[in-house]
Amino acid sequence: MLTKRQESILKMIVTEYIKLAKPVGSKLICDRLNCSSATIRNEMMQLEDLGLLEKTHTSSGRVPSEKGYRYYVDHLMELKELSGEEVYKLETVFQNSSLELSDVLNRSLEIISDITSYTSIVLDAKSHDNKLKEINVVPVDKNILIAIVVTDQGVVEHKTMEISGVSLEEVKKTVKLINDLIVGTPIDEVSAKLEFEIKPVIAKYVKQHEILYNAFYDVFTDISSKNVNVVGKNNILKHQEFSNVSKINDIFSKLDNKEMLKNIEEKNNDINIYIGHENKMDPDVAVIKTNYKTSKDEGTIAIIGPKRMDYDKVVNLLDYIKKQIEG
Amino acid sequence: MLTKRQESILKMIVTEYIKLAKPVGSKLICDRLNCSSATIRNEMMQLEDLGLLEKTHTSSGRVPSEKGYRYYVDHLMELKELSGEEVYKLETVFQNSSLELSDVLNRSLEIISDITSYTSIVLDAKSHDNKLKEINVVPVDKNILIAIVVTDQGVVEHKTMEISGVSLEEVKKTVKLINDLIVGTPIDEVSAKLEFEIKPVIAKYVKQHEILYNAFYDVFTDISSKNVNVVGKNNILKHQEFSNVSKINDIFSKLDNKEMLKNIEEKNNDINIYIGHENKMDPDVAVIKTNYKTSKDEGTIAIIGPKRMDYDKVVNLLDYIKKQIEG
DNA sequence: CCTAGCACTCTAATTTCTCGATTGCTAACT
DNA sequence: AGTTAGCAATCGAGAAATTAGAGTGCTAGG
Repeated sequence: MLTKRQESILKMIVTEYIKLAKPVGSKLICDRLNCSSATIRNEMMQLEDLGLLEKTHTSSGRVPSEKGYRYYVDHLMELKELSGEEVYKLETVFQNSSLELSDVLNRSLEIISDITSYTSIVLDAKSHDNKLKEINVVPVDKNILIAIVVTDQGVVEHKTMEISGVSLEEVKKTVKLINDLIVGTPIDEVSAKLEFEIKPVIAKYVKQHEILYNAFYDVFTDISSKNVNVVGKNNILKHQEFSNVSKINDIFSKLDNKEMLKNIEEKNNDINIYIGHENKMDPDVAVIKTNYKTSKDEGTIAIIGPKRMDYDKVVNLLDYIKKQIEG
Repeated sequence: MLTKRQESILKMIVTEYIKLAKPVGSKLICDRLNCSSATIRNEMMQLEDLGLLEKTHTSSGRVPSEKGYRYYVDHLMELKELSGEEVYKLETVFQNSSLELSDVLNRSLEIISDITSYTSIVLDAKSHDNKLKEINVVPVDKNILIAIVVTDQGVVEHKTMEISGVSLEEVKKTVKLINDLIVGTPIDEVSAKLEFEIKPVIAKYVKQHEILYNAFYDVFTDISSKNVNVVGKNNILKHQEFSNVSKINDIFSKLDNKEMLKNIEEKNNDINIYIGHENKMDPDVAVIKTNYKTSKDEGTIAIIGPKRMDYDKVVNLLDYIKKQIEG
């Protein structure tokens, strides 16, 4: 258990290091607390023994360890109000009623990336509530058809298919069949229904039913898949901890790996912080994530920055956004 | 006018510098030509006077100047066959008949970026031949409609619109009207037709015709706009000339500026090379571009790398791709 | 428990030194 | 006239030495 004084020393070191990116010495702290640098040094030694601080070399100032940051975010960080300017910038997005939720998220995280110089990820998982509204097939060339699927949340996906030997009549019949049987079905149940209810019936009517069936199957799969977007990737370049090109390459490659990013959801609804080795991204970064959920949609937003990240601000910003979109 | 020997010296310096990225000295060259280093030095001095070579400092080897590269690509470069492996990799893409052209382009440029470690841009301008095939409106919620537009080339775009006080009847009527009047119209003429033929008519039938009109107008604009894609951006990081973070940031920002990239088309159908200050990207890069044109589609592909770029190989690769897609 | 004082440590920046590559020039050679 | 050997001069890159300063740990005394 830390004493009050140890806590305030740790807090100062963390905030100061976040601000200036230079190891913090005892002198800077004894100026602010009312005691001598020797006293601070003794305390710092204890904090180092506890694994909360580190030195870069024998006679440098102290730097927070991963554990130190952890202690800071768990116990010492205090949530401040956002500045008027920040709120103002974000409000313009939330008050623009003509935007879809995914646009609102992307824009607001662009703003956050801008304000903070960190990188954001929006994982926009289409809601389970998405229900099939209508399917349509448009013939565009001799043997080429386009299957279009619309859901009641306004999601539209399409896929081109090539068929031959199937008359337009038959196709129309199939479309009508699907529309009659599965409109209103939640998207993630459509595949099963397609397989067990539609497929057997199509088989009777249409010769090349496999092609039609597969095309629609693909479209439904696309719709129920997640959508991931990385915002402000170049901000990585702004931080001195990432001045090494191979490190940058590493992180960029990971940010480009959409499949990996699709697994960032959280179990809980809090704002979760993963510092250094606690995340799978990179030992030198910190990731702050939270889920959001509205009646229509749900997903995850995450901010990625150096471990020496302005945790307070990012948590505040994410909290603000979460509250806004969850209403 | 350069002598034969001067040309072969220049050629050696360029190819050697492209290969090793180190200033080329007279010794390396006199080993290959049958003369002494002093002779080479005299020649190099003349090439320097002509502005074709440069020194990094008084007693370093020579490096090609921009003008030197230019002379090389204009007069000295010879086009070699692609290696079997390269052709094989690319063939798998071109022979996959189920891919749309834009996918073929993106995949083949991914392969090229992979082979060369350079970055590619695909500017996929939708063809003027794109004709309106069908429009459709799907109501998804009380006052929310989705407008869907399909062209005869299989392009599908959609837009959500919010209307109130317009009955579904009226909407259907409008859709039928548009379908009847402008199906078959080339996409880039649709907007005009919409304005002068449809709008006046809609105005009579439908109260809130502006909203409907605008939604469709937006969709048509989206369809006729160009699509730009950057492939292998991280390859920038692999070249020693871009080891400076602020330079990287600079180039990345430009590669992210889609609007700027949309203006990369060429006037002619050749493969065009822009070295250093000849391009608008960055004085340290070279850009190699060419247009492609098929019956259905046209656009531009470009490769971006350091000035010290393997011009031969890139030109060969672009040429190969161009020939493949133009059939 | 706190603090002043001091020797010690280590970095970062600056300077000096050396090595080797390469040049330009000159004078001699073919 | 073109080519070459020889040589002093130039410069960068890297190693080693130097210095200044910031910060530490420890000790002894308040």
